[in-house]
Amino acid sequence: MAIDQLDGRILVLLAQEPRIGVLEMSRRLGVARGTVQARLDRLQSNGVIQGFGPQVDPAALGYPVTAFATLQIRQGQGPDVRAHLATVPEVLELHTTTGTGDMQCRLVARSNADLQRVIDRVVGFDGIVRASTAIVMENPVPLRIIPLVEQAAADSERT
Amino acid sequence: MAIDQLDGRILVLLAQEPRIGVLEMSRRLGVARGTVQARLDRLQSNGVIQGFGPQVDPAALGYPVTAFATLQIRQGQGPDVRAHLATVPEVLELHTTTGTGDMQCRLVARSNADLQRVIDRVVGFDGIVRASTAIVMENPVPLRIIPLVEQAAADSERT
DNA sequence: CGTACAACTGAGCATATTGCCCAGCCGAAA
DNA sequence: TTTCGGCTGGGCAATATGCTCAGTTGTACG
Repeated sequence: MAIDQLDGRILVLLAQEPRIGVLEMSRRLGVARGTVQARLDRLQSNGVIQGFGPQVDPAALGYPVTAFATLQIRQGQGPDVRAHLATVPEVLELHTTTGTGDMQCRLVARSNADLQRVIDRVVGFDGIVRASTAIVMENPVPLRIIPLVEQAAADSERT
Repeated sequence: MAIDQLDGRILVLLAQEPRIGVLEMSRRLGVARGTVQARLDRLQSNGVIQGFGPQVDPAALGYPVTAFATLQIRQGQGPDVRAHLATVPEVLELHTTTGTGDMQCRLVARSNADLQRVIDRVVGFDGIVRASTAIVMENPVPLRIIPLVEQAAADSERT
């Protein structure tokens, strides 16, 4: 599902001014409204655009502390651990990774002290053998996608 | 900036049906349109809602492989390394964390083989002493915020 | 107990956008 | 040469938006 330049420009525009609307978009891109609409529909059914959910800042919600935890799981306990972690609101994300049957998760907390509570809740579960935590100090590159979109658009064009 | 129940319901609604519009929202929530509009404005200027950017799936863009890299930086090279990583499109996110002056970043690649190229590009920089990579196999809990929003809304109400 | 203030309601209005339709045009593939 | 998918540019009714305003709550505070 490669994307072309126009798709790329649509995505970039949408990222810069999300509330822009199809009509204004078509004006800025210099194409017909129907075209933009068709592209958007395609991007969404393609799964390239998963949605337009609001991006909520945990810090503004009172959870300014972010941490990454690496978990070591007891053999066969994977599914249980996943289910457990899914019930903890402060677990924002969970991945299983290569390595020693490991998992990696992103946590938030109200304070460093509160982080202890969260970690206790996370690791206070039978299948978890060991956990190591790294607290995030800075976030020089916040989650971004535009450079990759531009890369993908350029690549597809180079054909 | 605590949020109340109504804010919470707005955020949840918005997360479930992002394209919903203020009017329809006010109908579903049973409040006046102006109220929803005021709340939304407040949530945005609060910074609770950072935006409504499109959520783009790297996999659909041709980058199905995700990995986390932990980097060890040479003293004083932090800023240079950050600037370097910011230029790599495949670096989706970068954090500095506690530990041995470490950084943690999220990478994507077109394939496992391509991941090698990305890693080479990432670590092929002078200030980086050591790097270890974990490839993501599964993502049992994709990045989510709703449970935390509900938690925060409930907390604020319990006053 | 009374007052002042902030928030919500319900309504109206002009303007802009949406979703949907169509006919015509063009370039690429068969 | 024919066919077909994608783009254009236009029109239409229905709907949403941004804005304003007066009246009503609810609550904190003197």
